[in-house]
Amino acid sequence: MFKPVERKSLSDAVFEQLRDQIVSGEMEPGSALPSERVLCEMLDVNRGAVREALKRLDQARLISIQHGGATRVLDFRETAGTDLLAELLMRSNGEVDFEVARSMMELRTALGSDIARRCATSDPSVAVGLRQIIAQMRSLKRDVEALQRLDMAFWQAVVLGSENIAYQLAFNSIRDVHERFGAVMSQIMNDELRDIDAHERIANAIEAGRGEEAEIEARDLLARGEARVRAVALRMRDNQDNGGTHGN
Amino acid sequence: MFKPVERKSLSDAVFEQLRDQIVSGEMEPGSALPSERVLCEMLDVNRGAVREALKRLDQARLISIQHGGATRVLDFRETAGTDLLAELLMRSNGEVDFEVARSMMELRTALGSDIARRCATSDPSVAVGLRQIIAQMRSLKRDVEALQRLDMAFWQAVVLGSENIAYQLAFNSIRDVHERFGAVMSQIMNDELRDIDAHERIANAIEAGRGEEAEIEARDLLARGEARVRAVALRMRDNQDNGGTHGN
DNA sequence: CACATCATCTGGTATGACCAGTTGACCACC
DNA sequence: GGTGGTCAACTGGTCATACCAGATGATGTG
Repeated sequence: MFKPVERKSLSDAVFEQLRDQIVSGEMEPGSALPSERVLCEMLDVNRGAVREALKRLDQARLISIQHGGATRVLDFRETAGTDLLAELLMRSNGEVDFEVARSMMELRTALGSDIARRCATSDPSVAVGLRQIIAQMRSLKRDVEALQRLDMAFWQAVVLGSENIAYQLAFNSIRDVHERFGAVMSQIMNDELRDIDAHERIANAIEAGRGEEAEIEARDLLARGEARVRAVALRMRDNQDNGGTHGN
Repeated sequence: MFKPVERKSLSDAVFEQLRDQIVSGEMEPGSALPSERVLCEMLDVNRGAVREALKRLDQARLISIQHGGATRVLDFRETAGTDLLAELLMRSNGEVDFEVARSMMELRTALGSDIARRCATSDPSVAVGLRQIIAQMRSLKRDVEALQRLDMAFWQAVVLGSENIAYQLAFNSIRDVHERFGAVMSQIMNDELRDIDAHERIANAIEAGRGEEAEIEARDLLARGEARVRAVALRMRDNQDNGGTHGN
């Protein structure tokens, strides 16, 4: 219905502007940024705002700051972390980059299937929580948005059961993308979200402690969204001018 | 031999101090931080330094800043990205947290095996580069540090061949850990680094475009470091007082 | 040519002021 | 009792102006 109005600070705006220029390739890796004093004149903001933004870019490993020397652009492909995924997914012109989307879905499949396997062997007791989520999914099978939330809750529970903080952190980045691009993702993951039986098969395998079965079932489920994105990516490449709604 | 002296700015120090307090649990999720003005008095630095640090914590999703309201601690397990892995690996007392290490090695196995598989099907031509690296490994098989560098180069090439930016970003975080904890990691990955034949089998499978074979070989290789860390973790748990060097 | 020196770039720190959003107490008013 | 206005006192956000500290390259000197 209503959603909060977007509000961002100056340093956020500076950060985003510079970040977009870097990931879009406008600023080449190795090149030097203007000095802080020049930057705040160009952007018409105070130096503090510029410094906050630069410090954040430094932490995201998009630039390298050197006291006394120049501030240089890094090659984000070689240095940045998964936090950048959500930013890369949407090009500066507002279009989704389906090559990035495909990458993310492939990562999701590889992670998700192994997470399910380890969950089955580490903590099968999470299955009781999974069953509650599945029951809610059945009662809300018409509401795609609700299904998406429940699907996320399902996987979050499985991740917890895998007892692996690294998986949890990687999952956070993927979930972040899902939340920011909820509308697009729910379209793409339609088949996946509606197949509640598949979710149940995963829960069964986990409950029984059958790791390999959980992995196979999870991979099978996750591969659908992956295939879908790959198909969309191909469709986008072939006929980019054929826009509009597709009955689906 | 010599390594650059550590130099960090005030905002870096503030950032690290607050970050450590958050990930160690000293500051509970949901609790409010002192206001900026109080904080800079407590830390005896100017407000700019505090703000730079807080902005970075906000970006790392360890805290949530609200204009006019309070700045609150988030649950990093639910929000942070893989960038935090390296920080979590070492506890504030300087000891390695082997539960985190185990998590990372499990992630490494899952990612690495799928990366090898996709590399074989996406771009088998990287095999020529892999062979050069393998040749160097053979000529430097006595130098563990060099082997570790070459092993990293090997995997970097495979990641590039997988043509997947998400894998690349996740790999960056893992590589970051390896670089920061080089000495420890080279001990742990001893078996893995010395098995140059296994590296060659992966390269062969990639060159032939045999994805499944590449995946199996990669998983087999990576599982060793994983098993090793798991063993160390158990050893640490069982007899924590039995320190010293182990002939190995 | 080797090397110390120094002006002048760069980023880092400090201060004090003011702007802007949030919160809660208080007070009409209906 | 509930509604909405007002205001003081927080909170974070922005700004301008100093000055400190490291890096760099030109310059002078042996």
